[in-house]
Amino acid sequence: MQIEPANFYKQLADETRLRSLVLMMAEGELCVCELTYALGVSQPKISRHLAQLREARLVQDRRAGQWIYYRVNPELPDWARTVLDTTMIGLRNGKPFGRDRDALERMPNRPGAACCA
Amino acid sequence: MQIEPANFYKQLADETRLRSLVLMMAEGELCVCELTYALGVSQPKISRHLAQLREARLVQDRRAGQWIYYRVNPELPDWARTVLDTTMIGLRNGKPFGRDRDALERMPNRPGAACCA
DNA sequence: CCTAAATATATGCTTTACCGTATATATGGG
DNA sequence: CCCATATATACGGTAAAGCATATATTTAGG
Repeated sequence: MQIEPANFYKQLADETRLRSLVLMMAEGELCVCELTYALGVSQPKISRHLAQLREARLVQDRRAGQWIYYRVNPELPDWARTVLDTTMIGLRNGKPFGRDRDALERMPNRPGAACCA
Repeated sequence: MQIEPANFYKQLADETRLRSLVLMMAEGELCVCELTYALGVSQPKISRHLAQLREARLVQDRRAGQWIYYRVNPELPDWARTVLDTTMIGLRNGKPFGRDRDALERMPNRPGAACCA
């Protein structure tokens, strides 16, 4: 796939996007409202950052009813996927990332993916 | 070491800094004039980017006579070093990076490190 | 149709990043 | 001391990133 390395890293250079990517790497697909809840940021803010990640081809989205699920693009070049793996594994229990995962677990009325597989 | 992940990635998000880091990962220590020559950019531009990398603790510098050598910080956290390794290996033969290495090889009057170990 | 929920986009603003050019600082050698 | 080389910093300008708030779009359900 055609990915400019510097642009790839620019996507990881924002805290909101990085937290979203780490959470998606750890959890698989997540919808916008799950990300909004887990990170505790406003809906338009998440939405803009996800759109940016999509334009940069770091994530793909899929509509399911009222929800839109985002996931890390499975067709990333090897080096990029390894970078994301390494980042997720190295940081998932650290400062903001672990807390994000905990918040997600405690989300009330969490849609589809979690309950009715 | 204390490194903010998003800030770490911000350093990789600029093409000049990324090329410099990849070249340092591949070659070890490099002085400012080598980087200037290899990348074909102006001296103040390289110098400012190296200062930024130093402030972010991604690189260390060492004075040797008139030259100042920069190298990737050997005390980076594991995840960060792995990311740099992966990046170097995955990209070193690609578009701008391979050419940078070639240019460095052909540099005339290349100082110290290369000749009189 | 009409409403509510989920998501996306537009607008206006503030801050930050990057650049080119010019100048300063440090070092080594006569 | 003086000069040349290597490197760093200062300055002024332009462009881009990020945000909050408001509004539009899509979908599900009655």
